[in-house]
Amino acid sequence: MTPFENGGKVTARIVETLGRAIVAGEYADRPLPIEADISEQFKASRSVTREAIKMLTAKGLIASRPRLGTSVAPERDWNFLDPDVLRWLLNRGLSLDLLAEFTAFRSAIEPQAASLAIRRNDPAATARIGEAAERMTKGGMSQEDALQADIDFHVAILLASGNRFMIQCRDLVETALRFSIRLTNRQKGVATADSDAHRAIANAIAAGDAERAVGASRDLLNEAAALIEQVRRAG
Amino acid sequence: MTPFENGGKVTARIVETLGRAIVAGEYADRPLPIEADISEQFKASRSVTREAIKMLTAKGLIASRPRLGTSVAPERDWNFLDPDVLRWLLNRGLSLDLLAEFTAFRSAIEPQAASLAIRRNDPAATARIGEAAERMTKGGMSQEDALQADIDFHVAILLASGNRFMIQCRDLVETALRFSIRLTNRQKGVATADSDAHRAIANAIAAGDAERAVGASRDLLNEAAALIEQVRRAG
DNA sequence: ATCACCATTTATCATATTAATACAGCGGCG
DNA sequence: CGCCGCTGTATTAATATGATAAATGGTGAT
Repeated sequence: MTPFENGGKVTARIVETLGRAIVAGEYADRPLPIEADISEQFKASRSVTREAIKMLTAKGLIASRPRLGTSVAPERDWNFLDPDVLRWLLNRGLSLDLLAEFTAFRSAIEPQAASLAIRRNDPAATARIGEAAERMTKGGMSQEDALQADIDFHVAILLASGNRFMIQCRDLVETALRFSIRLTNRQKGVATADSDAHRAIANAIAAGDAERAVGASRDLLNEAAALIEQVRRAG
Repeated sequence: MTPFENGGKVTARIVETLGRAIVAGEYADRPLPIEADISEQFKASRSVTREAIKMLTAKGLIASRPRLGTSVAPERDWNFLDPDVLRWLLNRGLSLDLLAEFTAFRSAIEPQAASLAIRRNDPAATARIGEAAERMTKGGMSQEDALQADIDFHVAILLASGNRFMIQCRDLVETALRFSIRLTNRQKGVATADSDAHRAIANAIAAGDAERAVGASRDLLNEAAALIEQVRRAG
């Protein structure tokens, strides 16, 4: 449990429902209902509705003006890198396109993070990368545990970079990986090759070999991109 | 002007003021005032105060619980990649550390974006990159115009990538560059070297030479990082 | 030590008033 | 006649106010 739970129950529900609907394009060509109607729809008071709307506004999804009502903002204003927004985005249909784009984004981030991690040379952080890789290699784990180890591995690299912007991508990577596993976990034989690739990255970082770490990281992500492409073609 | 202006006047003011203060660490070790006191401080009703608080919550800066009041969330929960949050972060003191970190982040993104732009090969987008580079080279511009051309150049690369996550970094890059210029615009002689470097990137992209584009982009950012480091040492 | 109660603070509700502004209608003027 | 600017009005978000509910840490009785 996190020490703090955010947003009341009702407000959170409205944010979640409206956020999903907006991202799914349900209001792409028409304004949202007026505050009074939203309130009625959710059986909530206008205050709560407004607070939910303000949260969505803060995430760049919508904008309101008196007399015009509330409507979705142009997609370029959305906070794609907000964890909630990303989650809604990935859940709209099975958006392979978006997952592919995010993988390309990770292809930029992770190798650089690995490189920075080596320059920083924090033994504890490096150890955590190796530990997660170890955990992936070990057999006899539940699928859930394996996924968690995978996530921990990638997050550990971001953390080791010491760069707050990269660390910020933690939630995004977690969300994307958790989503991505549904596509790739059926591909047999992939698992072992994958854990080898992870270990190669961990070894390179432990050895302080930046060039090799960057290469290995890039390879892993190219592999992931190829897998997504394969699934996409399969339909 | 943007077609939609967000957030009412009073709410926006509270968000801005509180956001700045929170990010500046003013409430790092103590809880925020309770809603009633904040309302009084800003001469606003509790409704707007709560709406402002909800917006800050949506940006990950704070969390509220009955009986405990509202307090700042651990820094790892902040949405560093939210344009507002980044702006507040850069404005707290002259945070050279953070600017350096963001430059490292850009070092990951921009070369990859350039590479993707080449793969996508959108002539119009490529042309816009070249046009901005051209604009930087041309002499006799106000400092403001030169800065705008610089921003346009980097944004054009992100846009040309076609990757929505990279495009999302548009506002971040703009904010950081606008901030960064204050540090570097005194360094004479830098301007022309800089515009040459920009043109080199534009040429490489126009020529479809990914390797050269990546290298040139990386060089430019290393140069920027070195400048920041230099300023940092100068104090 | 346990449990019932209390105080505090956010969460929610309900209603009223104010401010911003698109739009239609009117009147003037070429 | 047709265009332009003004003005009034209706709509909707923005703000205000005050009341009640729910959550929960703390306190004191047993």
